[in-house]
Amino acid sequence: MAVVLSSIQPPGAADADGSAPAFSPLYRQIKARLVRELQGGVWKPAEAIPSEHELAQRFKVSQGTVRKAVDELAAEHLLVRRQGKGTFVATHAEQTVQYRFLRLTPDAGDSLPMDRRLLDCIRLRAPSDVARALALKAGAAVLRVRRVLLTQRPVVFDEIWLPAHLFKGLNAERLAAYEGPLYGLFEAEFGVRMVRAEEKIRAVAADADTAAVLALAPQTPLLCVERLSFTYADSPVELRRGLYDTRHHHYRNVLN
Amino acid sequence: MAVVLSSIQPPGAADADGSAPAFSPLYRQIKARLVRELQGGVWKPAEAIPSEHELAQRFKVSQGTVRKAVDELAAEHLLVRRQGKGTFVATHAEQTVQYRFLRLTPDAGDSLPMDRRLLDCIRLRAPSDVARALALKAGAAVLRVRRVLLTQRPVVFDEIWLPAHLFKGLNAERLAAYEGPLYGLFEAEFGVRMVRAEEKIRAVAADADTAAVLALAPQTPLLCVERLSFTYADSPVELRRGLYDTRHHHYRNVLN
DNA sequence: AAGTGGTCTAGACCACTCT
DNA sequence: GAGTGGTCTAGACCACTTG
Repeated sequence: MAVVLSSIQPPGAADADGSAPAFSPLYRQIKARLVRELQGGVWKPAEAIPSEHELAQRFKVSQGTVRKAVDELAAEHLLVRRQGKGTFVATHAEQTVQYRFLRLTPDAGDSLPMDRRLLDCIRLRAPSDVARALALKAGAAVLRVRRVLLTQRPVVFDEIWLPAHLFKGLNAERLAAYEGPLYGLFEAEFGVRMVRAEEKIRAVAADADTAAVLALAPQTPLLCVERLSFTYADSPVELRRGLYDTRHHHYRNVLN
Repeated sequence: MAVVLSSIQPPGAADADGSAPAFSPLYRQIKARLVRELQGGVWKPAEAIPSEHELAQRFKVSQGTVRKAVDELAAEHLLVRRQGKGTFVATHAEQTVQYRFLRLTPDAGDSLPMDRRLLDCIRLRAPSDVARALALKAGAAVLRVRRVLLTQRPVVFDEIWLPAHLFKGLNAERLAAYEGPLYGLFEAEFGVRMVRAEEKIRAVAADADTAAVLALAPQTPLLCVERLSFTYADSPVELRRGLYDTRHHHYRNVLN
């Protein structure tokens, strides 16, 4: 299809209004273009994208320039390179790393294959804080999923808020039927791929309901992890509040 | 000084024992070499390292190969590039980003210029858990620093463990005298640069002592953040246990 | 104007996977 | 052997900083 980048900015081009020129190198324009195609679903999760050689021809640039664009996308985990095989669209459904976003680890022993227990999935009007976080109109329809993650004893109580219009038809039945991580279901069934997330972490005391669900004494200190997940265009698509029992687990983080 | 990489591995070289060949590209060998020089203190924090052009000549490789090595070191925050000026050894003492490793943020308002109050700094034999974390012999001499960080009210109670042999002469007086982040002092006065850290986070209830220090009710849920910091060769050089009051602050994290 | 990092090219060759 | 990503080169030119 021999596409030419129609909007290439000549290196020295000034802005219309004379403000910061915002020089954007070629490889970034190509990167943006690739992101747009990913966003548009041109290549589905786990599929291979065209080879660097072919992309270079399409975009009429050298392979090195394509390479640099793909390098950045791989660093951001939007793409995965596999030498000798190709470059693939990243996916949460992959068996290798389950729960890429869950940073909970047992204090002793190996990392956890946790079981899930679905509590409920209902449709609601968004509370104001949820609407704000998800950039929805006040009172917009949302789905609220509640569930427990457990090893032998319950460890995590999750409350998940999703914009209803993006997840039409999601219900308790389909949730219960699906094996594997939730984010795998989201990308396979609804074409919503989680790309990035921000978490806010606090310590709270367990209220009566939470204590019952997690089978522990009221007032037990819990980790409260509020996660806002984003898809391609930095648009928020999931708000999740998790309460973690950290008596035998901890949240692990790496600082660079 | 026209150094040649004496230990260059020819691309196809097999291991002596025939095990995994562990092919290491040129740019990684150069990267390792640069790390060694950083570790050895050839270039001090905030100093410029030689230009890419010069490094390329020294190592007898092309500039692009040096570039790739430096790229990775910049991504790991060991070096900082500044276009038109040069490449510099990263430092914690820089005014721009105070507290690079502190992820605590106020729930509302801008990020925090926090005051410090030193509680004490004493020399002890390492408790077994501390010795283990810092890879010291049981009972080795360590320094324990305790302090409080506060905005208006106290927010963080830190307990910091350091191997005494690396921080000879550190005492309450010098700690009190130093302005700026602790890690700045460590690199300026003791040549110990924190490069990377791992944190384990839990929720705990405030004990009586902690409650007194942080001026809150006993049993208040607190974030317990245990940080192990590493210097260049992945050797642990600081263990820090922080108790965070998260009633008006939160620990923020980004997942990619 | 000189020096630095940043981009881009064209081409060679290597390492890995699959057929 | 063919196709893919990965490394390396030599050189040109651009963007930014400083004298």
